[in-house]
Amino acid sequence: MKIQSIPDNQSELMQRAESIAGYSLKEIASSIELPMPPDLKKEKGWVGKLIELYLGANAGSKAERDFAHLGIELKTIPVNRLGLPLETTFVSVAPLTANHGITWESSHVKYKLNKVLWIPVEGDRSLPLSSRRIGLPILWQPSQRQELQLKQDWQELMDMIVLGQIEKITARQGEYLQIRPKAANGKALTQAFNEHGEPIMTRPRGFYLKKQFTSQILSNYIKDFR
DNA sequence: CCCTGATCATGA
DNA sequence: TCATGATCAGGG
Repeated sequence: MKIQSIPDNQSELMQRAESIAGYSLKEIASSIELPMPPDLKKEKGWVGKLIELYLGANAGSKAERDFAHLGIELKTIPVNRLGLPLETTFVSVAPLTANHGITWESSHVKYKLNKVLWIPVEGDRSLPLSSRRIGLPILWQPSQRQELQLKQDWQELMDMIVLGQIEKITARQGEYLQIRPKAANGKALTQAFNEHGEPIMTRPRGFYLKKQFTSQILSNYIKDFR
């Protein structure tokens, strides 16, 4: 595949993102010669990789954001015909140990969500992957109200982890931010602590944004364009 | 295993 | 029908 250059600044990134709105995944994949799978069953992160490659995200940087020099995190989000999210959005791995002194302000969740470039992509499973189209990009920063909502959920969930109640956490908790398993399979285990402070092995977890939250983000911006 | 990118698919 | 819990691929 072809390698894209890294955008120098925010407006260059936005111009590049806006330039692919309306195009199909096949058209974009062809332009950079990225092989396209028949569907996403075996390559669930393919759309994210495609957009990442096309926009020139810093490949290989791990704990960093996609556009570290711009302080921007890239997220593709599958949407239905109304432009509303079809899936929750993974944010970051949930830390199950070494949480002494961790606050919302110093959390990975706040860091990652400080500034996000959302790329909506048609995701209805009845649409062939090749014909799904890319939507208008949304550069988002949490409002004070949104950040407070996230902070409250984060605090509630982190309190449970610190108290050794990881096994009691359910995806139903949290209004906008939830914790769910995040692993290669059910056999993957990582260390945590139980309520007696004893080490246990448990499924790795991740923080996800619930659809109700990302739906607000997407629809708020749709209004702005009208 | 940990983390990146996420969506799949089954039970309620 | 739909969200939760499970899972897929790849690099380090």
